[in-house]
Amino acid sequence: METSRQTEQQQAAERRREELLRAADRVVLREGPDASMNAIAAEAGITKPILYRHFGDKSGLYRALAERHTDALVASLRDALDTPTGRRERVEAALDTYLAAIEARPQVYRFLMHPAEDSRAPERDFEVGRHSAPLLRRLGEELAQVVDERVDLGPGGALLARTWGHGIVGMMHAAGDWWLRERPCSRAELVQSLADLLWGRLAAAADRLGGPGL
Amino acid sequence: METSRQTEQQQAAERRREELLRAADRVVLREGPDASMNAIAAEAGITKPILYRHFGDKSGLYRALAERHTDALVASLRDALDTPTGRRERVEAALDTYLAAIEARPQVYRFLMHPAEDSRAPERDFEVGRHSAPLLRRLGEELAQVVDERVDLGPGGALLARTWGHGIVGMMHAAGDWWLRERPCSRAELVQSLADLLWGRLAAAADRLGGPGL
DNA sequence: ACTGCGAGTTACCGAAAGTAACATCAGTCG
DNA sequence: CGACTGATGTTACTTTCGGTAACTCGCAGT
Repeated sequence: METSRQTEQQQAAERRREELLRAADRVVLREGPDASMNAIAAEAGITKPILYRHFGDKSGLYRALAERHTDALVASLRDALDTPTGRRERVEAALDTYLAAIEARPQVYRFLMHPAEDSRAPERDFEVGRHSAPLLRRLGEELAQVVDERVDLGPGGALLARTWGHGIVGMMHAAGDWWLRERPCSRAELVQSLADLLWGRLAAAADRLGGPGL
Repeated sequence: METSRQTEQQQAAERRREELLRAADRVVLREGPDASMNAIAAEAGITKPILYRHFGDKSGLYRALAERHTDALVASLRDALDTPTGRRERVEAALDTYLAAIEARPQVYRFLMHPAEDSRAPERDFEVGRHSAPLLRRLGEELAQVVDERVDLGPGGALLARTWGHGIVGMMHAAGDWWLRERPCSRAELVQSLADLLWGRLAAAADRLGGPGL
């Protein structure tokens, strides 16, 4: 019975891989995204070449690691966007979900934002533009899809939805990053402020007296 | 006359520093943000230790380099925001200025977004949060200041302005990054889409038929 | 001529990614 | 039983790069 043995081995490799990822997770949580391959291997109780056999190179490992966390975050964001309430409430719920996640585990969040993909891709025409974190791209695309599914934006709506998806995610990211560093207000207040921005309060506000407004 | 000699030498050092920065600029433009110190030194016609004498370490050099470009970008953004027209026109002008800049010199832009500041700060409590590019922080603060100066946001307006400053810059950044990678539309169209987002068009849009809207 | 100082060099260290070559132990087939 | 295969693991190496120590050289000022 060779096929069953083959699958057995594949399953074993899969489990091993999971275990290695969990070890890597621990190290990244403890030492930050600049953890060395040696450190990760040591945490897993093995040595470097095995990591390389499983993940190819450091980007491979990090990609696999990021995928797990990203999937989890995307899932909770989808939940937030799926609650049957008004649009504003859902946007607020999504913002709050994201912010709660980065607040709860800032190291993971920082790791996910790391480009960290020097990716062996020498054919790239000087890799213009490809530098934003995979997490941001993924979230942007996900949000774009949700917007396009549920909001009627007329002709050209699909493109508009994608633009907004990436834009809103970027807004959330940058504001969240700033908020996490300076903690200038509560999470709820930040959520309100950002939702207000998306709801056009900047456009509606009055100019300051004494000069032309922004 | 010892003081004059001292200033002469300081001026000479300053010029040297400028020249080194220009060389570094060329290398970064040619090889991307991962250029080695050796390469930069070679381009400047000298060797590594001199770079270290002038800039301390790699982060120091990169910080100095980033400052130049950031200053330039901030200046043109301020110009765009200072044209005496309506608020929407100014926002569009600022967006277009930023996008034109990253379109014209994507390598520089990519370099500026690089965290690249391992900064000798071991006292940090695990450097939570401090990971966004200095350029983004700076732009966020600048925009916050402009908004707070010119728009009347009522009580708590200063905090709101800062939140929005960082949020809008993040939106611009993420959308610009995506646009640069995929080029899904013209620059003008992107500007319009983003301005529409800021003007509350998401909030105003109708739900899609057949289900609850976002 | 002597001294001190700043610019510059060579030659090195240490850390980290990635790899080659070897060792070991399982089960498979003659 | 004994050789073959393949996965798992190791040690020890190479390369690259940031950073530094120690030395040299030229030049102003006394």
